Amino acid sequence: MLNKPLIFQGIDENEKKNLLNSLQSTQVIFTKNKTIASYVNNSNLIGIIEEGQIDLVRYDYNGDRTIIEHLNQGDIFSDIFYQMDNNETSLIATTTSKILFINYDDIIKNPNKNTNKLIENLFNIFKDKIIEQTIRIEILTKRSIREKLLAYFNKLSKENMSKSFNLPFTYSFLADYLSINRSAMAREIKALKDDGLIKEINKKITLLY
Amino acid sequence: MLNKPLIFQGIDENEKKNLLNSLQSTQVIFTKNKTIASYVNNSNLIGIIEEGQIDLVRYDYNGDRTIIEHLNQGDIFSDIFYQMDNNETSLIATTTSKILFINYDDIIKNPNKNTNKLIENLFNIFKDKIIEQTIRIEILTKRSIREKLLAYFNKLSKENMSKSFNLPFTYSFLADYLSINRSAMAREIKALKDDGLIKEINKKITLLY
DNA sequence: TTAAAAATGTTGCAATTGCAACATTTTTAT
DNA sequence: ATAAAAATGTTGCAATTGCAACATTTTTAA
Repeated sequence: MLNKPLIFQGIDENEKKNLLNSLQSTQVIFTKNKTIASYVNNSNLIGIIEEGQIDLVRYDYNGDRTIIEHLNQGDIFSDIFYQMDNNETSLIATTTSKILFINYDDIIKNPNKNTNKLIENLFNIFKDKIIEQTIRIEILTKRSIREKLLAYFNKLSKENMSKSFNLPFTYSFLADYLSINRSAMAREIKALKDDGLIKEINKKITLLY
Repeated sequence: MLNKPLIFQGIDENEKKNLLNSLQSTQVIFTKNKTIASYVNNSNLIGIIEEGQIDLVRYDYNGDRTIIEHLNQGDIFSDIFYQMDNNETSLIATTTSKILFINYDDIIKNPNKNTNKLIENLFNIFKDKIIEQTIRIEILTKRSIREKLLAYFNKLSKENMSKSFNLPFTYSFLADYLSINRSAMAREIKALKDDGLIKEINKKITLLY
């Protein structure tokens, strides 16, 4: 993984403790498949994933599931980012996850010398999220299943700095993340193999171009 | 339009002048259809649209055009957000646009009492961009042309606080923004009219549900 | 350990979407 | 004002994708 910005990067342990106290922060652990709700609704809290993985999932009226966002260690989520009708979407911990919640306004509206580094870090985390979302939009706007898959594989290849990488999803989730039909995706992955563009063994992909 | 955060919100004119001087800011006007390039490549600059509209456009090898982002007054863009292979994408002013460029590091890494309000505003602008991108992802992950159109119409309806609104695009651009085929989209808009879900006269849409 | 649940691979068929072509209208540039 | 360019509306046909069903494998939970 490329160097991901972290909230307490460059802040020593003492300083970190002081900040955590002054910022009304809370650490919460969510076990696998738990929904993260009460902590984030209209709270102005920002959740930072210290360990684990979180998916923002939408279930449409017809039963289609869509992974709106797949979040890893270092990523953030917050109700301040979601202004849509949230009734059909929910945040789910896909593995046991340790989340640090901090209050957005506390940091932004009361800056002081102690929070300077924290603010710089938070900016970089916001920036990182914008980059991630831009890449996601680049992928989703590809016009065919094949191009979506290849664009996503390229992203993973870069992150891993290797032509080989493991998919972080089941195929079922991957299809719902790329917003395509699972069996049509399976068909296309087979075609990519037959065409000699990728190797694929057990969710380990190798790009052959 | 809902209240969009602005970079100098709550900062008086004198203060604003001082800030602009200390921040190496530049104001540049781009006439219609001009490409914005030299100002943003590897520059660490953030462009803020004071007037006009900017599209981030990708042309795929096969000729498909995709509008990755459609940016309005108050929106920002920056090379710090785009980490992909940028060779096939470009920023184009779709109307004559007045852009204020400021240096990201200047603000973030040298905070002081004078920049507090500016930092708060910039956070809100970043936050707003994350919200916009999340909504865009929500739309792009819809599974059919009809659902993409309806999700996008809902967004416009909310922004305008009305069931009626004008499309900010030509139909040709709208199709490339939703990443769908233009004539298939035209077919579906006709179907939406026939099914009594919308009225449409001359790019003015009225939702009938 | 073992039964149940979930994920995977596959395929024929149906539905949606893309494509190309063209006529017509609207916009742009000189 | 006028010619050229761009946008729009439409349609038949082709290609892609979705859907449903099922067998098989893998994972999960008691």
